[in-house]
Amino acid sequence: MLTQSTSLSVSINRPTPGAFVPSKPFSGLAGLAGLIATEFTYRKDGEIYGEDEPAEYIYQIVRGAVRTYKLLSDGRRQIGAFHLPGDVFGLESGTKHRLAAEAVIDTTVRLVKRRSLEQAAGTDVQVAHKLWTMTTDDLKHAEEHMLLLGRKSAMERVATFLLEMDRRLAVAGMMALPMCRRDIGDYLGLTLETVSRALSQLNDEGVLGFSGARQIVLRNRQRLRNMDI
Amino acid sequence: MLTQSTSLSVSINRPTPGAFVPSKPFSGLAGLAGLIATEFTYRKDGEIYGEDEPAEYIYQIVRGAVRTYKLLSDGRRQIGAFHLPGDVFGLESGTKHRLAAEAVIDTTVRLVKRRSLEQAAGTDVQVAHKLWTMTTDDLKHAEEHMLLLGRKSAMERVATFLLEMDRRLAVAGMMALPMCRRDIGDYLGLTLETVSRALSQLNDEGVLGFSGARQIVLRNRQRLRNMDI
DNA sequence: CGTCGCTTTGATCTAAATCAAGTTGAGTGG
DNA sequence: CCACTCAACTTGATTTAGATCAAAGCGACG
Repeated sequence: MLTQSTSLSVSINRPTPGAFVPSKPFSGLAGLAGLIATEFTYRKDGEIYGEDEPAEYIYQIVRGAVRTYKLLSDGRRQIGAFHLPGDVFGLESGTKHRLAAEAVIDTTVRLVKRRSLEQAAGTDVQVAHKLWTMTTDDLKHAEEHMLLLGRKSAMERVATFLLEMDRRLAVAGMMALPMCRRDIGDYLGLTLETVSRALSQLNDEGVLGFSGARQIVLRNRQRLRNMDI
Repeated sequence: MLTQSTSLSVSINRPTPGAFVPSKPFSGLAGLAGLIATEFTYRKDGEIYGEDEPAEYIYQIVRGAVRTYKLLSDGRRQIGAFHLPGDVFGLESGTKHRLAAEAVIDTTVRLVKRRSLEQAAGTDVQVAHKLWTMTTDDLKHAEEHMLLLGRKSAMERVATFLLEMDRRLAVAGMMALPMCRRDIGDYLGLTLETVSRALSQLNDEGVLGFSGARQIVLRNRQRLRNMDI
């Protein structure tokens, strides 16, 4: 189960570096720089960092899921991305986090100090290049998401979401969504009711099947792709 | 006038490298790498590159304005950004452009070969770092724009747009918008009519003044900032 | 000085939001 | 193990912001 902590990890809602057990080097940057990663577990809905907080660490998800988001002053929220096992988040070239991050479910991350990574990038062009391509990947996602938010209908947004999650977390044709309908709505620029109605309609049409609200199997990916375009 | 070409530039809608006169090094990367930039002019609405085209060059605007955008199959368009004099666009770590680019008005750019810049980044960590921070700046803009597209009202979007353009192109308190209402709508995820109505309302309320549809002076920035949040 | 593209403004429509109950089901404690 | 509880989800009714459809203005340019 995703919500279980390892025996090595401590589960409080803020890292207190020094108290943790060193772990494997950051994969993806592994071998490029001999960086020490610390493992840490956040509880469901725990804050990992806030918007405009100093960016002290860079994170990679071991298990669980994270949402990064921005808020308007009245509480309206836009989730920029969901991060899943293997994903890196919190990478900044400036000194502050531009989005806040929270654990969607109990989540274990590896963290490395931003300064040590930047230092490695300052002497090793391979590390520098890797940082750049990771940022480019995030930018690509954001550009596609702007198209979704600015120009797609509710059904098209949900279809895009399902295909994205299917690609990223389906095992044996089935996906277990870690996030609630409100999270999905705040990611897609919709209300939770609109998300629910779209999913129900897709279920009625046989495009997908449910086994529990968050266990979804896609039965007709091509139909979804046609909606997606 | 922005629509005038320099005597050194050729004004056709595609660069045919080899026929051009070398120019100054790319500013922002100036001195970091001795890269040769070529100057080129595109006519209003000229295509600079298409989506998914090979990314052969990186561009910096000398004068004019550029829109970068994505299209859906039925022609719906989302403009990701407007690029103004001094701005760099078309920077990719992959081999393809992820958005298309067009000149909003007659536009002169300096271009450098992507490969030579990548080569410079491969030996010079300062160049590599500059590429990274330029990409991070784009990502920051995209993240803020996702919040706008997903969660702001029409009036809030227009207020944000006006403050952005005021910051980027106001001279002596006055801004000369290079783009039409449709472009603004496709940037803000609205129709051109909704943009027009919002601007008229702000004019009626005395928040801004027009001298021609695209010559705008902001009379109450604070009111706009309060809408913006 | 006529034309054509851009902009404004008005009337109407509609997709999605909002408001409002129910329903379900996972987790908790008896 | 079962019943209870509460958050999450679904579904229905109604409202509304913005889209769409339509028709004038206007202004820059040939």
